[in-house]
Amino acid sequence: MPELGDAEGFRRSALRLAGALIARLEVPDPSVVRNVDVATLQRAIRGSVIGSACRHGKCLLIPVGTSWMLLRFGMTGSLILDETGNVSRRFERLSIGTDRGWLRLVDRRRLGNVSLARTEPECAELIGALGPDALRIGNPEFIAQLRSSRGSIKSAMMDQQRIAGIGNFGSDEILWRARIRPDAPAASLSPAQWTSLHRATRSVMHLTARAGHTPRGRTWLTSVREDSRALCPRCSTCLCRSEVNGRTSVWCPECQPPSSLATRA
DNA sequence: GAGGTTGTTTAGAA
DNA sequence: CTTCTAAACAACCT
Repeated sequence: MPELGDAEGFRRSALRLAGALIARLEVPDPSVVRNVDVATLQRAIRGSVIGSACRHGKCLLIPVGTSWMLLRFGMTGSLILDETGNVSRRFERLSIGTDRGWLRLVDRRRLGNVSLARTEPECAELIGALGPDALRIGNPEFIAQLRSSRGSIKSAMMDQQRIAGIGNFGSDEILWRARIRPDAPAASLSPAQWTSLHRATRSVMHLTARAGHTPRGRTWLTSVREDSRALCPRCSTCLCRSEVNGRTSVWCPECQPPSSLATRA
């Protein structure tokens, strides 16, 4: 599930419990707790009040008392608000119980994890070298972060140290809208292509963030990418698949012409 | 049964 | 130094 839009949806779930008092922490799978042991985490957060969650890229930061919990979701993680106790507990890894309900980290493949930061520097360290958030980045910085890459534009876009929040589906969606091939060298983009790439990024990030997940509507590449014989939702040409950076890319040979043939952008 | 998967980290090669 | 590759993590789906 999780790219930026999904993480934004999880943030809104966490926001519903802002101000709630943490009564208990249940950790059915202790291996998801990354940098401290479960007892330490329990000691740090029990009796604390949940603050307003922030998101940076695909990463969720929940203030708890004077500390922060940092959640990463991997490929299959999600954060579920459970106010009624009726939510499925399958693949539940960690649950925060409050006076107003539960926040449950559910993660089938267990590639997600949770860390605890007790100080601001510790927090900064955990977020690490993440680049600016893809939803908020402005045009000059967007270009500056990507243009210096010597590899393909898609690799650069998915590099969380350059820009945080864009994943495999998101980058394909953006490149398709901007009419740029995923394997185009970042250094080869024209000024017009940079403009349309940033515009497409903003639009895709805004729409996914608003939805809280990647939309699957008729005008989205995401809606058809899993079908190996899918046609381009825009021009009905048979979509191409290739590997960029070890991940499957889906693109339209008609809408996304080779850079030498790019007329405008 | 085989192959694929919205992420990240690591080691090693180019 | 930068970039790319493969593997590992794990468990499901087609």
